[in-house]
Amino acid sequence: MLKDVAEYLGLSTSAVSRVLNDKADSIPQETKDRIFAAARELNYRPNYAARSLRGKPSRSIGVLMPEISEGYAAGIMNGIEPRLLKDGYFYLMASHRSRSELLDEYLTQLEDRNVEGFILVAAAITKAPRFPTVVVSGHRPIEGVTNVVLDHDRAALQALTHLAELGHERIAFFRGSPGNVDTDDRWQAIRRAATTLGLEIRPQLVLDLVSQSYGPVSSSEDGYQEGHAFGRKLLNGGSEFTALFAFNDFSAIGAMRAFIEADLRIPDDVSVVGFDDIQSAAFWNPSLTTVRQPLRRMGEVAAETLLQRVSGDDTHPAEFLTVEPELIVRDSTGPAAT
Amino acid sequence: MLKDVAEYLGLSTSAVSRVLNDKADSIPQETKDRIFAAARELNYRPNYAARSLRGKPSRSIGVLMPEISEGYAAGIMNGIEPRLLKDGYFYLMASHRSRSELLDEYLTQLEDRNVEGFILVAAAITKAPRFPTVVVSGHRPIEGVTNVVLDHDRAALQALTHLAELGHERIAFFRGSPGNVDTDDRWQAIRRAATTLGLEIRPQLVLDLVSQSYGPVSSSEDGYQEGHAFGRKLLNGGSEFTALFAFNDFSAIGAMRAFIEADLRIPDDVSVVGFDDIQSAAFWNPSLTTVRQPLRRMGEVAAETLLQRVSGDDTHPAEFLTVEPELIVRDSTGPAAT
DNA sequence: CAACTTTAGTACATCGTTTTACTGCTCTGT
DNA sequence: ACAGAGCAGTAAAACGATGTACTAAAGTTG
Repeated sequence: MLKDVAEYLGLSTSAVSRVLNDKADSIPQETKDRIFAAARELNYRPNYAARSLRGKPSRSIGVLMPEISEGYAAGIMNGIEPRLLKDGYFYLMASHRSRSELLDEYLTQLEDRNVEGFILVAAAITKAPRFPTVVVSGHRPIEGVTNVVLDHDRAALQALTHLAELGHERIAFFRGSPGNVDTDDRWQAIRRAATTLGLEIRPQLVLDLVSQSYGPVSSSEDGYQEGHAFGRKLLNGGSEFTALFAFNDFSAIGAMRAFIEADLRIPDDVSVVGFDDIQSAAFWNPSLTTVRQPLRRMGEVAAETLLQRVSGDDTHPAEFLTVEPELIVRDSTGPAAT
Repeated sequence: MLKDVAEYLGLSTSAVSRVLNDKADSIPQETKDRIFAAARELNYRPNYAARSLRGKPSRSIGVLMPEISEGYAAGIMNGIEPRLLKDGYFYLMASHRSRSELLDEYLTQLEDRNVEGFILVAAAITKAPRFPTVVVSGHRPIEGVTNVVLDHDRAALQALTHLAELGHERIAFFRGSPGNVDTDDRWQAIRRAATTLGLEIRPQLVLDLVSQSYGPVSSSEDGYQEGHAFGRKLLNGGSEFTALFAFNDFSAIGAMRAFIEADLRIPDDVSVVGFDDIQSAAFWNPSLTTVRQPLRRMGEVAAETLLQRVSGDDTHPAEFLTVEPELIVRDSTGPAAT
C-alpha cells in the first residue's frame, strides 16, 4: 500500500503518489529517487480498484465474442491478445452467443467494471456503447464505432477470377446462413464480382447454409456435416456444375468428402474453393484452395485501433478499417472439366 | 449511484445499501420493496471498483493460458466460460506462453486486480498463488492447488488394448516434445500399459516431437508438418511397424499423409491412432481413431471447482480431479497386416 | 529588510460502496 | 409512569489512491 511506502520514508502519501505518477512538479530529484527505490524495495503495486474509483483508467477492455469457437474467435483473439498485453492491458471477456439481450447485458456489466473500451466480434449492435468501441465483422455503420471488415469484394473477385481463368462457368455456391453477419456482404460481393466477370449465377446451384453457427466461421462439426449433406444435394440436384465456392472451409471440406464418395475426382471433375483458410485446409487431401481471412490481423487492427482511441484523442474515429483477403491456391482447383 | 437512489427515496445510502445486499436486519418489508423498486427504476448498478475496494468479492477470476491456440485452449475455455458466466463471473485472461517469468508477472498483475482465484492451463507453477487456484494439465502436485488431469493410464491402456486386440505388435510412437506438460505422464502411462499388455516398445520406433508447441495440443501447422516429416522418417527407418500411436491428432494426420504418399493404405497397411480428437479428426479421410481428451469437460470441472473454492469454505481442497478419456474408434485402425 | 517567489512538501476531500456503532422513537410490562 | 426492549433507520469511518489547495521555510529582489 501507498501508506506503507510513505511511512517508510517519513513522507506523505500525496508526495509518493505524485512522484510515482510522474505528476510531481515540485519534488527534487533526490527525493524522487528515494521514493522510487522504496517503492521497489517494498514491492509496491497500486490497487486497481482504488485507482479506477478515482477515475483513473482501468487498463482493461471488454471483449465480446459470439463464442470461443475453434476457428474464428480463437484466430481473432490471437491478434487481439498480444497487442493488448504489450500495452499492459487486460481484457474481460464473455460470449454473446449472437443474442442481443446477452450482448446488452454483458455490455452493461462490463461498463460497471470500468472497462475503457470494447472490442466486439460478430456483434450486431444498434447503438454505440458509452465507451470507444471497435467491431470486427459487425453489421451496419454506427456513429462512433469503428468497424474492422474484410474486403469481401476483393475476396469474391479473387476467388471467382481464379475459377473463371480455369474455365469454370457453372459454379455452385454455398451461401452463408441467414444469421451470419458476413452472409449478406459476401453474397452481394459475389454477385458484383460475377457481374464484373460475366459469370452467370444459377439459382439452382445456390444453397443456403442453415447450421447454427455463432460466428462468421462455422465452428463445429455441423459445418462439415452440412457441407457433406449439401454436397450430396448438389450432386442429386440434376444441375451440372464444375466448381463450388463454399461459404467456409468446413462446408467446403464436407462437400469434398461427398464428392469423393460419389467417385468424383478433385479437381479433375470438380474444383472447390473454400473461405477462411482454417488450419487443416492446407493438409486436407487434396489441399484446399481457399480465400484466407486474416483473422489474426483483424484482431491486431482492432486492438491497435481501440488502444489508440482510448488513449489518444478520440474525435472522429475511423468508421471502417478494411483488411485484405488473400487467395491461397492449392490442389482443390484445376481447369474446368469439358 | 447509490446516493441517487437514496436521495430519490429520502433515505440514507446505508439503508439502501444494506437492503440491496440483503443485510438489512431492521428494515420493514415495505421499505425494502420501495428500495428495490427505486433501484430498478433508476437502473442502479453497483460500481465494482468501489465495492471491491471495500473488500467485497470482485466476481472475477484470472485465467492464464499458454496461448489462445486453436485446439487446446479454445476447447478448455469452452468449458470454463459458460460455467463462470452462469454465476455472474467474468475472467481476466492472459497468455503465459509457457514462460515462467510471464506467468509470475501476470499472476501478480491479476492479483492487483482483485481476482478471486486462478485457473491456470498447462502452467508449471512451483508455489501456490495467494488465491484459490485450479491448474489444468499442470505439473506436480502443490499444496493448496487443485489439479485437473486426464487419466493418462486409462488413455494409454485404451489405445494400446485396441491395437493389441487388432493384432498389432510392432507399434511406433510419437512421444511429445520435452517442453510439453503432458509428455512425461503420458509416456510413463504408455510404458505401463505396454507392460500390462505384454507389448514391447522398440526404441527405434519411438520418435520425440520437437515442435514448439505451447499447450498439450500442438496448435499450429507445425504439428502437421512434423507429423509428416516423422512419418517419412519412420518409413525410411528400416524398422517394420504396423501401427502408429501419435502424441496428438495433428501429428497423426501429418503422418497419415506421409503414409498415403508412400502408397500405403490405411488401415490395411498401417493403423494410426491419434490423441485429443480435434474437430477435423472425424472428417479426415480415413477418419481418425483417436483418444478423445474431454477438453470442454476439463474446463467445466476447473471452473466448477474454483467457484466452489472461492465461495465455499476452502479447507482441504481436492489435490487431483481426474477426467476420463474416451477411445473413439474410426477408420484409421484395422487388423494388423500379416 | 519587506515583499514576493520559489521550493518542498502536506492536509484533506474525494471516488462509490459497505458496515459498525449509534440515535431517536414507539411499544410493552409492571 | 418509567425502564427496557425492539424498531427504523442514520452518521460516519473505512477501503487505497489521487489531486487540489494549501503551508512553512528558504531564497530573491528592489
